[in-house]
Amino acid sequence: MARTTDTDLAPHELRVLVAVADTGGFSAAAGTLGVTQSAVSHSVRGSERKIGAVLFDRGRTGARPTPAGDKAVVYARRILRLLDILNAEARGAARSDVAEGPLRIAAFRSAALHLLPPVLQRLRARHHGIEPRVRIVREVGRGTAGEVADGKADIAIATLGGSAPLPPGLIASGLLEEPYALVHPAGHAAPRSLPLVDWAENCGSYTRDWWTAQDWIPKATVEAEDDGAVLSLVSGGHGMAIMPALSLVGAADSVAITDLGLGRPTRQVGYVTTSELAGSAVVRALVRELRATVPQCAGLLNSEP
Amino acid sequence: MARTTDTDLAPHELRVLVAVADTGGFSAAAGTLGVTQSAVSHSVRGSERKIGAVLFDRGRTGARPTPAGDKAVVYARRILRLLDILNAEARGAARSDVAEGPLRIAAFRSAALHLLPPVLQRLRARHHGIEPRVRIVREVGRGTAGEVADGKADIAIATLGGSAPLPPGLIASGLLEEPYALVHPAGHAAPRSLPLVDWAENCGSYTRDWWTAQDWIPKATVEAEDDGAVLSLVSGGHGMAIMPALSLVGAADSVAITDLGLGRPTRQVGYVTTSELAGSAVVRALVRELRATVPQCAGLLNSEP
DNA sequence: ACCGTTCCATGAGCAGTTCTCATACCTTGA
DNA sequence: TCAAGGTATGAGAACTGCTCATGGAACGGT
Repeated sequence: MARTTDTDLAPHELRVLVAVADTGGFSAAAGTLGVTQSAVSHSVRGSERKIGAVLFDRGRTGARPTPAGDKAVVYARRILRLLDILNAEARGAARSDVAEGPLRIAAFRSAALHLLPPVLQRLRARHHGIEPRVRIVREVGRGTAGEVADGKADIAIATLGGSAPLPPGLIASGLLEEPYALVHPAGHAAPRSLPLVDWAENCGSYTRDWWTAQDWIPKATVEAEDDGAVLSLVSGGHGMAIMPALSLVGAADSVAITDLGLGRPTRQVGYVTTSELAGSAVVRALVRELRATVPQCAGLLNSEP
Repeated sequence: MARTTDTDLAPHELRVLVAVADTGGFSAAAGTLGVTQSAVSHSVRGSERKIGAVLFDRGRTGARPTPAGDKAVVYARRILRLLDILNAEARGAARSDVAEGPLRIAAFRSAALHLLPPVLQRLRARHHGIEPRVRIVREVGRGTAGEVADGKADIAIATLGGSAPLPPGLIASGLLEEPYALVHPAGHAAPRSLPLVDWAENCGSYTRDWWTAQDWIPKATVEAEDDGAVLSLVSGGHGMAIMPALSLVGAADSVAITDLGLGRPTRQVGYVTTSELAGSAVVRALVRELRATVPQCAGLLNSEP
């Protein structure tokens, strides 16, 4: 009696796993999925039986993934995404060069605000069926690339060459070398006397070398929430900062931007995706537009007034 | 009435698509799947309805994938493989550093015969649950890397840097630089008078530069089936050949191998996989063994007697 | 032109699976 | 001890996918 054990998880089972991981509980997951808590319980139990391992630790506070569950959820996200892509690609295969379907982009704040808009405008103009969705992710911890690694995004706009090595299974490519510039309140008599404003996301490693080569160091350091807050503090006369050019696009007149010259620090900005998705039409379309549009941005960044 | 159309293909539907593409017909696919032709027909029709595109052109001779079907099948293979990986990884997540499950390797002939055996021996010794399956693929056309691109293999041993660019969505890494050597019948009085034996798989581009730099060219060229046949022809005194070192491992005493010196042609041998699979435990385990074992091989290759 | 073969398509009915509903169980905090 | 979160479980309804039986279309040999 060879019980023909079907060991593969069906898409709806994968969706349940992801929902439970996202919501942190069976009941909550059931809510977002529009089914009964009972269905979720049955489904998870079924998945666990198929896999042969406990995927969630159930407790009074909800359900937490076990190590096995963590892995399963990451793969579940990727598989579900690939199923989407299969649909979109097969549908669009007839009319070639037409991409369609959703495209989940993770970007750090300044990229989402100042780099992506023109790119997405061109993208949508060229590919009518594409639905880009940008999510702003702070470039701390595993950063935007982590979203791709976890299957939560298809492509990330990230700072490359940072301390953390690229997670296994991802590919990256550079788009532009973004210079840092000194920004301080316009018309301030002694900008060097102001405290330096910094923020968590601004990985110090990019500017550290530059600072050690300087013959002066700022008197104090103030921590702000994000680059927007930094700019606002500087604009209010409360400090000066070393900021990447993208964060300075469209800065108010009340701040003065000083190019730091040849030895200025820079950071590499690029994109990160998985090789599976790199072959998909939607991701390829975005990369094409990024490569076509970003260089023009770069020109503006280097020649600030 | 928003008919909540489930648009995702279930694993068994994906398997049907792959089987139809592999066998070239609904009936044959039904046979290999152990189900009825009717079930296949219903399943394919259902998949086509979900996707919204015709996936196979049906004819009296069987069924051929449409362009949309081609894409769908490629993704189907990858998704099915990821489902396997999900199982294996989640199952093995508890006991870390233990890889288990099948590992499909595509390799060209000489690599499968002379490079992989010691690697796989160590791999199996270290990871008891792993099940490597080597398939020999001729390195012509899209070659071994094409197997990975099509989802038919998890990792390929391939010659890198060839004419064809890496298909999108794959990653590659070099393992060794394999030198070519001159091989001719042992004790032959005038080896240069013999015809040159070549074979389709031996991409001429690797040796072409070297030939143009020589002050003599062979009198004639003979085409053989594969490198084994070439070696056998040479061994029989019917010609001489320029062959990569891997093909010469364990050659009989009846052939003489002459190192071509510093200007000798070489080819890059490496592995190709997808980034999705690069993160999996089984592929990582194999790559680790490849990197540990191959350099020892390389030492032997460069110092032939 | 006929007939036989070899494909795929289709409809009805059965079987297995996955939902819902109702309820039981466990733990925590008041 | 009770109320309020959470999950587990069993029985039946709804659904899905499979098989069986049959039909239609194209090709090739005679």
